[in-house]
Amino acid sequence: MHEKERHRIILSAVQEKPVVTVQEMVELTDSSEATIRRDIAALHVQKRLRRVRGGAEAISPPQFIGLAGRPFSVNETLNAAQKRSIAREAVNLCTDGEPIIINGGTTTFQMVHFLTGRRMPIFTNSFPIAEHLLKHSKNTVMLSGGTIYREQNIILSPFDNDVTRNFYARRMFMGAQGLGPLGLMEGDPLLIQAEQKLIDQADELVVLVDSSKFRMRSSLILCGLSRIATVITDDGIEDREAKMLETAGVALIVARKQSSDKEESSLQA
Amino acid sequence: MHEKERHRIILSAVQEKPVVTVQEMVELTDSSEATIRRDIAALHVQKRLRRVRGGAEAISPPQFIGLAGRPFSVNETLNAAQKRSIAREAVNLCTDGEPIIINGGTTTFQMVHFLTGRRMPIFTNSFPIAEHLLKHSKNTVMLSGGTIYREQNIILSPFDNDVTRNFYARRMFMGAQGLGPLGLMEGDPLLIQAEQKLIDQADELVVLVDSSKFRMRSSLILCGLSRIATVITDDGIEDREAKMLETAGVALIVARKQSSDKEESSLQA
DNA sequence: TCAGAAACGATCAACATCGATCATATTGCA
DNA sequence: TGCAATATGATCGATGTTGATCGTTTCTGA
Repeated sequence: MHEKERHRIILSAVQEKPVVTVQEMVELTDSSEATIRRDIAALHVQKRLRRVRGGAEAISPPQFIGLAGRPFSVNETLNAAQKRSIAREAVNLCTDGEPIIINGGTTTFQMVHFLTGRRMPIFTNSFPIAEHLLKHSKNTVMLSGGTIYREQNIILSPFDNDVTRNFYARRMFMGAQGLGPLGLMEGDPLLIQAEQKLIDQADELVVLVDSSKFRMRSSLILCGLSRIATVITDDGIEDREAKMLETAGVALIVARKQSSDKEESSLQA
Repeated sequence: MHEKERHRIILSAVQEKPVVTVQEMVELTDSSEATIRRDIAALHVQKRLRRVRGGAEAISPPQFIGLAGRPFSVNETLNAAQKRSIAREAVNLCTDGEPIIINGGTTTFQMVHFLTGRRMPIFTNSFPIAEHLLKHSKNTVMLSGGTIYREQNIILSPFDNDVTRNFYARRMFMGAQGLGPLGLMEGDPLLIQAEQKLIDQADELVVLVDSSKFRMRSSLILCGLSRIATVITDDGIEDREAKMLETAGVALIVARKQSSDKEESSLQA
């Protein structure tokens, strides 16, 4: 077996499990301990894995996966105050007892803080949102079934015939990566898929985007502006952008930045 | 067992409940007290947990009372040692890469600790199991969709056409409230419903019950003995009960109770 | 307050892992 | 083919890890 091939096998093994022993790699590659040790040493200096006594481990997760996936939690703190005021306006649209759908995302996640005192049927495809509502509220929580994607922090099923089809709500809340004349844009194909599953289960689509999203563009278009009932954003929105929404018949809510937002201690997702 | 793997298991256990004793960790990892103490000391200086007399606790402040609702958590500590040994045997049946189904329950929940180092597709209807696996393992986690029932800590949909129907596994693991000549018994109609949804998605049914369950009776019968492939229990099982399983063609695995030496020596008092 | 029990830390022998070295096998190239 | 360069596998002493023991400290209940 060639050196490169062993390296490939070793790296693959290390990705699969948190820690792989020298013995396991010997069995996998059918080579000797000495060779495996040399390989580990080489890959270690290349920083392709971390060497530990008895074997090797993946370099990527220095610790365990945080309470939320990494891409989620880094995004989490970004513009948290703005996102929070936007989320507050979103929850203000809701009436107790009226079912809603919340699509996963960092902005929509902020809604959970204002939902703690509510009692509503809430359907979501976001594991962190479900977790938080379950622990800190008395709302009825409903979850879509499927595989949990760690990076996006959503639950998605490749099948159409899941429980999602049986839930109806007046409003669905969602974020987006961009919002332009062509409509709602998303960057991740997986997210598009998840959103398309939910989008038809509600009458009104409420989009939560901070004003920077009006200048963001992305390759994947989820739906046109006409499909959107309401947009909630912050006061950074420009007149031109507000006009665009108005002509498309989209209601606009501008959340004023509240200084009292700091009182909510920054909870982890 | 390797150091990293022990650390994973220890940290996994510490997350599950506020404080974990050295003895419990010895049982979980099958290593000596001395080793566990060294591990705790190491993890303590790494600030990955806090060391306390008698064991260790999570570093993060009491967080919140676990999502494990009250009925869950009180049951949780009951016969924890037995449940853990049973759960260990259950995980020992599994092969990496082979998909499994885990039905919700306090006994099956114990499996998560032994699954931390694994890499398998795992389907479950239990929110706590999904949550723990998501945070402390690299397994692919799949969740059934529906309403989250707080008391039973399971996710259940009133509809038949959910993602569950599309998942297949060689083995399904489940607990029960009772196990008698008539078959598997459960107390809660909701649990029966959840279990019936899953039971046909796997070839082999593996039942995890501590030996006291052989003397429990309940009003609701889930399935007959013939449907069960394997029963895992502790050494409190009586010959008569073992015979019953044998004649029904059910494989029996008796998990050895660990630290039994001590208990025997305390019996002579 | 005291005695017994449990938990702890230190120590040491047994064991596993590691790194260095050298002999052998494989590869690349003329 | 022959030779040099490199990769591989085996050996062995060095080092790290584990589990048992024992004396000390801390906790608990009478």
